[in-house]
Amino acid sequence: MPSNQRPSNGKGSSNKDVMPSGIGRRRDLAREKGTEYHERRRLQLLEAAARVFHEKGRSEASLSDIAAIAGIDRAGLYYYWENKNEIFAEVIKEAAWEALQEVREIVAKPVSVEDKLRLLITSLMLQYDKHYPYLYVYDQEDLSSIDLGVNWQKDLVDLSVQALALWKGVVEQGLKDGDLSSQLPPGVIVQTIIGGISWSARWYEPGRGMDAATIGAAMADMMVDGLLAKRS
Amino acid sequence: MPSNQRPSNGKGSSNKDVMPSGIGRRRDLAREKGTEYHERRRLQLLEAAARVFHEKGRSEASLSDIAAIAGIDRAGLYYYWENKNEIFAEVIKEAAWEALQEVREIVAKPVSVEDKLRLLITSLMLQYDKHYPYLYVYDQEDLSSIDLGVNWQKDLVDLSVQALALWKGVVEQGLKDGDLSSQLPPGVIVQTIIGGISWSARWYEPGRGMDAATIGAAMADMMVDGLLAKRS
DNA sequence: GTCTATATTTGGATAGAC
DNA sequence: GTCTATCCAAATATAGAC
Repeated sequence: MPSNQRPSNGKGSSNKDVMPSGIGRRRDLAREKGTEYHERRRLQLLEAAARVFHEKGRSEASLSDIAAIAGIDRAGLYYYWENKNEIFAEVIKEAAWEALQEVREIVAKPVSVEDKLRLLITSLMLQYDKHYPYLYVYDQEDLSSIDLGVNWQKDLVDLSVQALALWKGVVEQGLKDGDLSSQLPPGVIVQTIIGGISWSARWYEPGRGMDAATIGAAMADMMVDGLLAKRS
Repeated sequence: MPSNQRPSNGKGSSNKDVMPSGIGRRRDLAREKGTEYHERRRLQLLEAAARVFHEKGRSEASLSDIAAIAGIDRAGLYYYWENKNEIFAEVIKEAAWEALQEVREIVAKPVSVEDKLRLLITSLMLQYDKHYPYLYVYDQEDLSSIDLGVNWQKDLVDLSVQALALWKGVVEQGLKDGDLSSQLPPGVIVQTIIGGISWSARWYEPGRGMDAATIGAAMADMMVDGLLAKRS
C-alpha cells in the first residue's frame, strides 16, 4: 500500500521526451543539486502560489497571478515546476500528509471516544492554523473529480480518504458503544463536523481574533456535546 | 433599501451599444414578449446550466458543457442570456431569494430561540433539497470576491448577508438570554452551523438515502443540543 | 430560434537568448 | 536562473445566414 509512505517528490518522473529547450533537464538537475538558494526560492514561490490558490481556488488561480505577486515572470515558474498542477500538488502535499499523521496518532491514543473526537476537532483547527493557508487549499478542493496529471495524485486523494475513514471509525465505535447517539449515519456525522470546521476557510486568519486552539475547543464542545447519548 | 424587493429581471438593462448582429435587441424583445415556449425553453436551459454549475463550479463550467447537455449550440445560449455570468446569476437568484424568505418567516415566529434555531437548520436542509441543485450553487460560491457584471449583483450578495444577519440575531438572543452558551462569538457559531449543512453539497442528492427532513432534524439535534446551556 | 463561421481573449506551455 | 518572444488550445462572445 504505497499511500502508507510519504508521497515522493516525483523527482525524475518528468520529461520522458526531452524537450528541445532543455528546461525539463535543467529543472531536474537543479532539483538534484538542491542548492540552498534553490530551496529558498522554491519556498518563496510556493508561498505566493498558496496565497493565490487560497483566494481564488485552483482553477481560477492563474500562473500570471502567482508570478505577479511572487515577482517573477510566468515562464520563470517552469524552472521550478513542470506545470501548474504540479505547483498545486506541491502546495498541498506537505500539509495534507502531516494532517493525516495527526489523525493517526489521535486515533491510536488509549482514550475514550468522546476525547478522541474532541481531539480530532481541535487538532484539525490547529492544523489549519499551522499550515495556513496550505491545508485550506487542500480541503476546499475536490481532488477526486479532477485530474492533476501527477503520478502521485492517487496518494494525495488517499490522504483524505484515509483521514475520513479514521474519523468515521471513531464515530462508529461511539455509536456502537452507546457513548454517542444520532439519527445520522457515521459518514454524514463526520462530513458535517469536518464541513463546519473547514468552513473556517472563509473567515479564519491566523493572528486575527481568537486563537485556533480556543476556537477548536469551543467547536468541539458545540458538536460533541450534541452527539453525546442523553442519559436521562 | 432595494434588497428588500425581489431582485428584478434585469430586463432592458443590456446592450447599451446596440450590436450589429442585433442579438441583444432580439433577446430583449423575446424577453418582453415572454411567450410560453420561450419561458419553457429558458427553464430547460437553466436546469442544464444548474447541473453543470453544481458539478464543476462557476468558473470551471463552460458554455460548451451546458450547451452540450441541453442539446443546443453554444451560440444559441446568447439568444436567452447576454453572457455566462448572467446565466449563472439567474440560476441562483430564485433559490437564494426564497431561502431568505424562509429565514425571515422563521425568525418572525413567536417561538423560543432553541426552536428557531432548530427550524433554521431543518429549513436550510429542506431548501437545499427543494431547490436542488440551485441553492447549493449559490452557497458554494463566494459571490463577494468575484464580479458577475450584472447590475443587481449587489442584491444577490445582500441576500446571503441578510440571511446571515438574521441567523446571527437569533444566536445572539440565545446567548444573551442564557438559553445558549459557547466560547465562540455568534458569527462564528452561525458560520460553523451553516458550513456543516452546506457541506452536504458534497454528498447529498435528493431521493438517495435519507430524506432531507430527517437529515435536517438530526443535524439540528447534533448542533443545537451542543449549544444549549448546561443546567447542571 | 438556432445554426455555422469566426473573431477575441486568456492562460498554459515551449524555445531559446542572456 | 530569469527573461522575451512565441505558440497553442480552450473558451467567451459576435456576425449574420437560414
